[in-house]
Amino acid sequence: MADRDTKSPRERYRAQVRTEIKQRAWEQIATAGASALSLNAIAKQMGMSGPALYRYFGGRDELITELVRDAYRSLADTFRAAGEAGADVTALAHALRGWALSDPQRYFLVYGTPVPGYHAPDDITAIASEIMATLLDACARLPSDLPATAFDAHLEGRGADWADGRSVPPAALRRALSFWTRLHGVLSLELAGHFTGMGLDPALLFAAELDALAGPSAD
Amino acid sequence: MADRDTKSPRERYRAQVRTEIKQRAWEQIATAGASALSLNAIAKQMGMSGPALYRYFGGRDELITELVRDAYRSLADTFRAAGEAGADVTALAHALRGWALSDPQRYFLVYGTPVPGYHAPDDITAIASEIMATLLDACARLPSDLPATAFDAHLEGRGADWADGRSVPPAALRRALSFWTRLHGVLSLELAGHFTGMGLDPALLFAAELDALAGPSAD
DNA sequence: TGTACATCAGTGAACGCGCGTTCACTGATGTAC
DNA sequence: TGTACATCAGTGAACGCGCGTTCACTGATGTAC
Repeated sequence: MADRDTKSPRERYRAQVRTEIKQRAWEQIATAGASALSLNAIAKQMGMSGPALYRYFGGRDELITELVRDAYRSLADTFRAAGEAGADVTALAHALRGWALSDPQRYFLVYGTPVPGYHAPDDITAIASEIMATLLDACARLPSDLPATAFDAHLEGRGADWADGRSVPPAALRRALSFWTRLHGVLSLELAGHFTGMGLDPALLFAAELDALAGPSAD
Repeated sequence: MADRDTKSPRERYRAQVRTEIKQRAWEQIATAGASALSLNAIAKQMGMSGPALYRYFGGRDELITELVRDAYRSLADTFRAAGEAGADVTALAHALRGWALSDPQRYFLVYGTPVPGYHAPDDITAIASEIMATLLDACARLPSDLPATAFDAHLEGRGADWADGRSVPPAALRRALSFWTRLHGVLSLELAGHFTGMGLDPALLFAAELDALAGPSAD
């Protein structure tokens, strides 16, 4: 907002159009999945002709990469906000769930089926690390009354990559990994509709798994 | 094998070509994902022209549906075989992991990101139930020394759909759901490559989560 | 304030591609008498 | 065993489509003097 004035009208207009392009792209992804994203279709929706989009994005791949980046960024911000406020893993869990439900295809763009060829740029994996770091911080703040397991030996010393080089107690790392994989397990199956027709409330299943994670004698 | 003789040469040939088409389709899916599957490309690979495939499949959608069906069927068979032999949830877990690792894209065809429009035919969801039933059976055979949780109340009476109408103890159902969601969580993240660069052995993480599930004071 | 110039958003035509799918047809394989 | 017919796998041409992307161009907006 502070630099709004420093931008020329042209720059503002550019930013605005770029935003609308991405918005339409998200709508399209929500409708038919990421692989069906089409530049021409977006242009048509916006009332302009295909080649015009090349003023704003280098091409289809660049647009998709930016959408992926935005998705990671959005989750990282949501996570950080929840982490700073309550600093509780439960808060993180509910933030994650809310974020996932608000746009399933965006969630899948981050954690879903990978395109075999594609490899994310470094800055995106950096954001992924940021997300893990937030989670690790919250886990490190929990009382580490977990009994040691055989897995701890393997975890010893690992995870320093995400936590800005700080050493991480294996118990916290283990909890973070369980948090991540278990909640992703419930969420991805829920979003994919695998619970429909089972007469089961995914929210309760999610809560049950979360209880097992955050409870005092967890694991 | 018994009915090999009853089939005419033409029928055998048909079956053979159908099999090769599917095989090429799987190769293509493994290379570029399911959304990139192309009938013409398959035909070209087989040295025949595009329209020839319509002798064997009604069209692209029919082929994909059959691939999905085969994937479910394959997992159900693998699961059933593991369940009949050892009848142990650990055996099921390792069968699942082996099956997933042997063909990641096939795993994702079953449990991966859904195509927004697509809805699986009834016979496929029936196979999905069969898979769950095998898992439930194994869980029901475990000692049910789990402490009751608030989630049990919601589970009471549910799950009869999969278990041929038999009533299922909530503890077994709960364990089956945790088994499914937790292992899927680890597996899908592993197959998607989310652990690479973390210096972490997914096999050990999988084993750790499995221990938490099958251990005596699990949860 | 007005004029000359530069910047840049957007257009329309075009290229080449691959897709799914249909259709009329050829030619080989199997069947019935 | 031989002939007449039916079945059916596969071809080649064609249709219509939408895609990403390039290119030369128009016209409006901003900038410099």
